[in-house]
Amino acid sequence: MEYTKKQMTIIEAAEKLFAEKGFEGASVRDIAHEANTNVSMISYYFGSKEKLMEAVFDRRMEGSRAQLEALYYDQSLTTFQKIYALIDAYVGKLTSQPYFNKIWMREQVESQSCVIADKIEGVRERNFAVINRIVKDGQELGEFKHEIDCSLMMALLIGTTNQVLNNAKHYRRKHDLEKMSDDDFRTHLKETLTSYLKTVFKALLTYEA
Amino acid sequence: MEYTKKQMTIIEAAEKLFAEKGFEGASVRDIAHEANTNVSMISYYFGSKEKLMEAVFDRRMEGSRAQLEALYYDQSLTTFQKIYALIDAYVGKLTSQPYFNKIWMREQVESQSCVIADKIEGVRERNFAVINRIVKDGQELGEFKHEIDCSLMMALLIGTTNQVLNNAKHYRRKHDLEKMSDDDFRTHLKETLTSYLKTVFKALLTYEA
DNA sequence: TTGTTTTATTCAAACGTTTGTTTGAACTTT
DNA sequence: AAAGTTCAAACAAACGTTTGAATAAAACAA
Repeated sequence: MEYTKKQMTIIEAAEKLFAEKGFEGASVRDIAHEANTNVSMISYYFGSKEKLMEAVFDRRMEGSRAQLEALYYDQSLTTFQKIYALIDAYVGKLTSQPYFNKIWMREQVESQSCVIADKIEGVRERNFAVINRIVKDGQELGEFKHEIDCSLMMALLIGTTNQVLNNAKHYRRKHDLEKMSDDDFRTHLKETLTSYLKTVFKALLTYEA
Repeated sequence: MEYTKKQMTIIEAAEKLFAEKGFEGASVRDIAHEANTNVSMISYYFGSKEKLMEAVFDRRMEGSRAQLEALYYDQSLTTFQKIYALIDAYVGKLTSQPYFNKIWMREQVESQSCVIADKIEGVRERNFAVINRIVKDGQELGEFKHEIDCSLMMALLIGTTNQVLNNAKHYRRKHDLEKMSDDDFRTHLKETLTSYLKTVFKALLTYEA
């Protein structure tokens, strides 16, 4: 374990407040209070507020690379199943990390910190590479059509998912799901969105306009 | 004209800096400097930094409601053409207002200000209402299929467009368009995205899974 | 037109808070 | 005894906003 319990408490408090108020909006005093600790502990353990943000990012990003690689090399899955598994993985990850998802959205708009921007760029690059290889495989096997823009397809996957999750309230109201419990609604939204995206992707990968 | 030249200069400087640094990240001194004026003019003309942000929003939102209504009532368009026109309008608006688009993205994640959150909610509500009516019309005419989720379709439109525009650099690199001029690239991206979304929407509206 | 009064704008300076970070002594754990 | 941790207090810098005097513009009476 890289971080102690105390450090993880601070990281989680920071994640929550960065998500709710933004990097500039959340003060180190807010974060320390949320983590039930002293202000100076942030500098003591992480060096600075910005380094703390980097720790928040690193914590959520480790492992996702290996997971993606494993998916690509999984022999038991067809190319179509790999794409579907990719959708499941994305929606699952964004759903299970709502705070971090908000931070990511905010920072990708225009990141102040070059370090963070580079991390985001790295993840984008790796994701694209995997999608690209899966799609190419599928095309060579004759399962997918020829004209597929992986950049736009990836943007559709991430953009739609984020938009839905950030406007979950709107969706809930429009579908009269307000009596449903929060947990049930989250599960329902996740399943609906996943199957929606799979339908869209099937069309994108096979339907000749 | 509601605002004087001087006030518009401040609003535009604010729009730029709020987009680049976020609401908390951009100081009133930054904004005043960008607008070549004194710090106190912001309080003098707008009352506060937050009211200035509201002015930035109001300026970009007026007129969009009427435009959307006009589109719906346009008798010369088929329902399909209306959907396509909607896509054109969206992509066009988001492309032509890159600064405001970034602000919108940031604020919709979790707006600090209730006033801004209400403005965003209002726009979402109106957009949804128009899409919903167009889709219902198309279904009654037998042009669209029955099972269409307007919430998800709207999320796909807005989410994908924003994701593409915010990652335009990535798209440009992946498609080897870096020798193209900025203007040409913008036009190219806009056209590619528009036609991509139209294809997706055609599938969403007619393709039975 | 004239001079005068009123209103609107501009600006440097200052206001009181809050910001991220550091300090140095006290306290725990090795 | 040594190293690691905690905390209230203090640090300078930056924050949004206000002030009050100086200037410009507009309105008005002669």
